[in-house]
Amino acid sequence: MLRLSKLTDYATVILSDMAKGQTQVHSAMEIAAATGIALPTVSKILKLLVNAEVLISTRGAKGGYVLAREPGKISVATVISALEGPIALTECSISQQGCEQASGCDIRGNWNLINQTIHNALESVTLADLIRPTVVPEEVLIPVASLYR
Amino acid sequence: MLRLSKLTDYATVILSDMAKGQTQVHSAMEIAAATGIALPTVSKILKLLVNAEVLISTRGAKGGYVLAREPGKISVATVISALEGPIALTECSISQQGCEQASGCDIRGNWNLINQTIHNALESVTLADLIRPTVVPEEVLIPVASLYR
DNA sequence: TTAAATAGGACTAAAATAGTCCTTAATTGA
DNA sequence: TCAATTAAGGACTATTTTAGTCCTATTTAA
Repeated sequence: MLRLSKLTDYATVILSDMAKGQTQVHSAMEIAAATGIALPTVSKILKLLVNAEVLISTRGAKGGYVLAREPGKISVATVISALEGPIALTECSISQQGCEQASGCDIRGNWNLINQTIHNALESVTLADLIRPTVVPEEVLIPVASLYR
Repeated sequence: MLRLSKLTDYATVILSDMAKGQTQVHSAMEIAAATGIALPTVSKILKLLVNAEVLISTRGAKGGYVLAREPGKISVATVISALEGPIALTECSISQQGCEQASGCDIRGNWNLINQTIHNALESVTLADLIRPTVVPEEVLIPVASLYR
C-alpha cells in the first residue's frame, strides 16, 4: 500500500498541533490530551523527533518540547525519515552492496531515480504547508517521465 | 522507511525479466529459474499480476504468462497497486470516513495532494523505463511545492 | 528537597508480510 | 481417451515489523 506507519502519521498530527498552538513549549502530557494519542506513544514519537533535531527538549519542571525551527523549514521528508529511517522504496537503494538478485537486476539505477523524485516531492512540502487550508490545484505536474525522454 | 514490500520488488524484477526476454510465453518455473526467486513465491506474484491485468495467463501444457500489453504501457504505479493495493501514504486517504483523530486533523486535504503527486510520479514511469539503461539526470524537477505557492 | 518533566531502553502484544503447500481446473499431445 | 503439464484458488504457517507499554534514571524549577 506504500503507506506511512501509524507513528509517522501521528507525528505529523502532533507537529501540526504544535505549530498551530499559541504556546511555545508543550509537554508530552499536553500533547497527548490535545491529540487523543496515548501518552507513552506520544512520548516515543517526541523522543524520535528530538533525535532528528526536529524538536528541542528541556527537562525538569516547566520543561517540554519546542519546534527546533519555523514550520516552513521542517519538511515532510525530514519527519518521515525521523520516524522510519531513510526514504527509499527498495532495499537495494539503501545498502551499497546491492542484493543477491544481482543477476538480471539492472533496474537499480532507475529505482534510485524514482526514489530521488519522491524524496524531492516530500522534501518540498513543509509543516507550514500541512497546516495551511487545503488547496485544490488546477493541474498536477508530472516530473519523472521527463527524465527519460 | 517508506519502502515497497519484497513481493513488489520481486514483481518488478520478474516483469523486467519478461519484458527483456525474447520469448513471449514464460512459465512460472522458467521465471523462477531465471530470477532465482522460489517457485511458490513467483507463482503467488504472477497470480496477483494476472488479477491486475498486467499479465495474461494460459493454462495447460505449453501454457504460461505473457505481458498483457507493451512494457511502455505498464506503469510502476500499476505494478505497485497490483501487489499492495491502492497507493496512499496515509490511512485516512483510503477510507472515505476519515479517522478517529478527526478533531484537530485538518491536514488530510494536504496529504491527499502529496499522495496524488507521488502517484503521478509512479504513474509516469513504465516497465520500459525500468529496463532502459540508467540515465543520470542533470536536474530533478520538484513539483509539489509549486502547488502551494 | 520535592514535584514535574524528559531520556533511554527493555519488553510485550498485535498485525502485516513472506513464504509454502495442497487441491482443482484447463490444455496439449500422444 | 489418457497422461503430462501448467495455472487457479485458497488455506496455512512462520517470520518480521510495528505498535504500544512500562520502568528506572536524570534534569530542572520552585
